[in-house]
Amino acid sequence: MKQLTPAEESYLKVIYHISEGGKRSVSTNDISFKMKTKPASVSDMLRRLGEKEVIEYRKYYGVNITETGKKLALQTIRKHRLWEVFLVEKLRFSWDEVHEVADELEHIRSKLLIQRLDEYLGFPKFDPHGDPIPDEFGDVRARPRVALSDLEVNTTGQIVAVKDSSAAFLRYLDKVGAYIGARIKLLEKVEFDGSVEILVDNKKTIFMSKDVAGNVLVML
Amino acid sequence: MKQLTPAEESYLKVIYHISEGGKRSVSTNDISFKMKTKPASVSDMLRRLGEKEVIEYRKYYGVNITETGKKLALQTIRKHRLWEVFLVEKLRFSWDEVHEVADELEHIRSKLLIQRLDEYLGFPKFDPHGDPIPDEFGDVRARPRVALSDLEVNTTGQIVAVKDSSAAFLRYLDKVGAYIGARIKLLEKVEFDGSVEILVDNKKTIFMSKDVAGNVLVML
DNA sequence: TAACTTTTTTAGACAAATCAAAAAATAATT
DNA sequence: AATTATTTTTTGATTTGTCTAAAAAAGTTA
Repeated sequence: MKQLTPAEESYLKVIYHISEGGKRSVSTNDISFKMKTKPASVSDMLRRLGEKEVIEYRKYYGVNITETGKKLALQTIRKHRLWEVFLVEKLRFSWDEVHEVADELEHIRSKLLIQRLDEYLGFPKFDPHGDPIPDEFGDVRARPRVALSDLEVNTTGQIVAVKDSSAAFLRYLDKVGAYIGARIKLLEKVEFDGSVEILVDNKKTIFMSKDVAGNVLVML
Repeated sequence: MKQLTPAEESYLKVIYHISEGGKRSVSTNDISFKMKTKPASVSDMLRRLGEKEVIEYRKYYGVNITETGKKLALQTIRKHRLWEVFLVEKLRFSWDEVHEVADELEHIRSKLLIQRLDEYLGFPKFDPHGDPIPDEFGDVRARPRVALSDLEVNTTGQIVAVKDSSAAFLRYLDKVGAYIGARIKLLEKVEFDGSVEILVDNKKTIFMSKDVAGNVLVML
């Protein structure tokens, strides 16, 4: 099985993420949007990825990732998330500063490097956004999660991840004090606009729009 | 001033290293040898580097690095050596395992990353081979050095660097116990073949061929 | 100096990754 | 169903980095 180029790895990762997001078949436009490249470039790349048999590509009907492709994508995701842990825990990067750099670091090809990095970081199971880090075989220990907006009134939980991890969103969360790991309780849900009132760490009460709450994942 | 691509950075680094090695003008063949590419590819790259004004390129007469080029090369070298320190000190890599990986890591472009890495490593001044790490302005604090083979009998010194840092050479040094930082004393010099007998850390006596001793640098 | 050797460059090709513009296929709407 | 709109692919170009084979320049030697 041939190796993937860095660009191919990036595309495959994006395809994996989109297809995990519930949709069955991933469209060219979706990929183009996430990759910030033109649809024409995507078509070209899909042909190549199809030839390497990491995706199943039927023209005009989008793509499905193969088992091989999934394995490879998870390897890249593993590397990406380990580097994120490194950047945040060791180099004091903030949540929203890690993405770009990790996108570059994830393509460094050295098995030993990743093994040692993993060990050095104490075999972390989650990245700074709370997303799980696949093991070297691509297995993920997933925890059950629910969007904060779907929580019932008076239930408690712990913030474990965010869906939207854009810089602006992460900054906003940090500002209001809703960090990963925070124990929260849903105090009230406003029917009118779907916004919520939550208690953070039994100390602070904060309000969140439905939009924001929908992007915060909670473990019960 | 335009940015350099990773490949351009690598070529420039090699050109810098060769031109520091005493020679005035760097030849296409020298570069081709170090880069493991064909002379034709080198000619092509030299044209591009010339256009970006990081080297002065006169066809058929080799190249000289410009001041701008020197600055850029030193930045790459700084990154390379910082990563080497990281790999050896934090991830327990051995001397001879760091090169390839550092050659990839050195191209990651993030100023913050390098600043923080530097800080995290405690602002090291030398890499694991004893070579000095340029500061962020490209300044190097160089120490006076001499090849072990040029040392006078009965003088003492400290091993601070190696010229040849090939995997085989580094392994050999490690094996005989001549590590970077070792305090040594030259006990005897054999006129016949130029080999030397040295005392390491006042404990162990070892022999070295002229060839090996010529590649070990000592600070008096 | 003339002939030979070595080094370097040029010319032409190719793969990867991108784009813009045009064409084709699919989807939506009247 | 026919037309319109959207999505996707194709075509042709460009840049980067590499190669082989051929040509040109420089260096060496008889």
